[in-house]
Amino acid sequence: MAFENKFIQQRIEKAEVLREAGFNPYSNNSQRNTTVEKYLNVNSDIQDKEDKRDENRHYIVSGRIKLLRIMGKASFVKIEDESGMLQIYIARDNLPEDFYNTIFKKNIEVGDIIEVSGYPFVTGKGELSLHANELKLLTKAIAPLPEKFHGVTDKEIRYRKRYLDLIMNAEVRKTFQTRSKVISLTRRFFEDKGFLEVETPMMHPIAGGANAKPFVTHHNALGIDRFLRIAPELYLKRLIVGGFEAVFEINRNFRNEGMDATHNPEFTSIEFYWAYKTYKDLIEITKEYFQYLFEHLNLPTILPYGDMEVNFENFTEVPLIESLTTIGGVPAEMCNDKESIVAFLKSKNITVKPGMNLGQLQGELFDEFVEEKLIDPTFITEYPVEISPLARRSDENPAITERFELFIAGREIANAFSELNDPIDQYERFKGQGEAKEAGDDEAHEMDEDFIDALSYGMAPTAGQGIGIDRLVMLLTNEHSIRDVLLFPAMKPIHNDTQEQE
RNA sequence: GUCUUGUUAGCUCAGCUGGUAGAGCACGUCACUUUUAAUGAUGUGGCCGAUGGUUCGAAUCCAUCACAGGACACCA
Repeated sequence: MAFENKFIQQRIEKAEVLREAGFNPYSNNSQRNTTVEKYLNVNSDIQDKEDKRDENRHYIVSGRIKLLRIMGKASFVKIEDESGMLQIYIARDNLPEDFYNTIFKKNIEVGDIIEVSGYPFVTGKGELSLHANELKLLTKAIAPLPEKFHGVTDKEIRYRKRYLDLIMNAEVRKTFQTRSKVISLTRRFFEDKGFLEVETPMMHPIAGGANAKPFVTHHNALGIDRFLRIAPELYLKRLIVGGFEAVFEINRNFRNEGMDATHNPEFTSIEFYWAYKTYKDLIEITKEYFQYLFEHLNLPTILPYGDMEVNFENFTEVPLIESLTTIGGVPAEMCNDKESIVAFLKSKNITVKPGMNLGQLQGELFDEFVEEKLIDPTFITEYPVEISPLARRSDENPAITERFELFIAGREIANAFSELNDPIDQYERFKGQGEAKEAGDDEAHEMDEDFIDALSYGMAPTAGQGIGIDRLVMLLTNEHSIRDVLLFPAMKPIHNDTQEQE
């Protein structure tokens, strides 16, 4: 089925004609000596010259043909490389005899990758171009490109054939360049602060560090199942036990859950752990981190996101319980009583699972009435202990933890806390999670005895934080689907040939 | 997982209350030596997502399935 399409057939024939004429349709002896961007910069002075040209300069540029305008004995070709688009002027009489008519006009077309040498000049309409005196095909594209004006807009094609999306949509390339910069800047920021970048296992015997369903895989030699990690947290903390005082890991996590605009089965996060610090220090470093990103990405501090405007100079801190009333509009007297909350939620037509404890209900209120209203960056602090199984209790109030989540544009961006380092308390909380699991909560934490063992040797007081990189990039690039910031988002197979094994 | 909207030429899209499938771009042929989505002429191109059903007749109506988008639920 591969090459049956008639357009592809036609182009294969052209490649054959070229081969027979002595032109390799997949030549690899590129002589390129400049990029489009450099060419346009270096030769911008041509605009000011009297005859608008300099035949003494000589450049070789390469790129994919995006537009082709043949006008009899002369043609204009727009080629594109990673750095930009350049117009090439090709006249019959400047090329070898017959090359223009029999090779160029008949067998080279939009989508092909060519190399052109010539000199800079400015056209009558004022566009700095390249006057070709040699043209060589580097790569024949046998598949035709999508339509030149509308390009490819079908999201399914764009995600499944990202290469085509990248060829056709320059702004998509830009989004991924920004993503790359964000990751690189993040790495540099933490390195400069003295953090050590580490790699911890992707395959875990116990999927811990978060509440989520894992993917399961199998180790043949050992004959045991492994879980793709849902979070690196418990391993990073083992490193703090071991004596590293500041570590971070930027890497993938895998969660076997639903997919939508903000969830992909594999996603990237940074987690960092900092000994002898508390969540208060994390608030400060987070603000600094954002400032650093904005500065190096040259972003305005008031950033549009959809129809919102996010002011990145306006970071605030609000305790969770307080936010329920001041931001969510929940009557204050309701917030600390289970029955009242259940009644309140019911009155708003929100169904609550039976048996939820006070902390879970408060979390429910927050999700329902507060989260989407947090546009400017807001640190929500003082989370109930019941929904924070790995966070340290507040010394003043053991019902709450030294934790915050950072919300921006109505979405959670970071989760952070002073780490629980009391092995007995951690053990009890794992046990509590185990009971929740028995009761049907299949995302509750597993007991990790090795981790308890590690804590038993003593982990210095530590603060740790996770930031979702994908969502951060979405925020910074004004994209509204996680698929638009992932080069190859997860998609179902088109053909039903991956039959599930029962 | 639920609801909802899509799926027609390589791409972007029309196609009314059922009557043998349309445009633009691309492609072929011709003309054209400074164009800008070049232009003019002309031609090729389709199992109308898949399978069933209703009907004399289905791209169109109905059902099921597949894939996608959006919303909701859960989570990051």
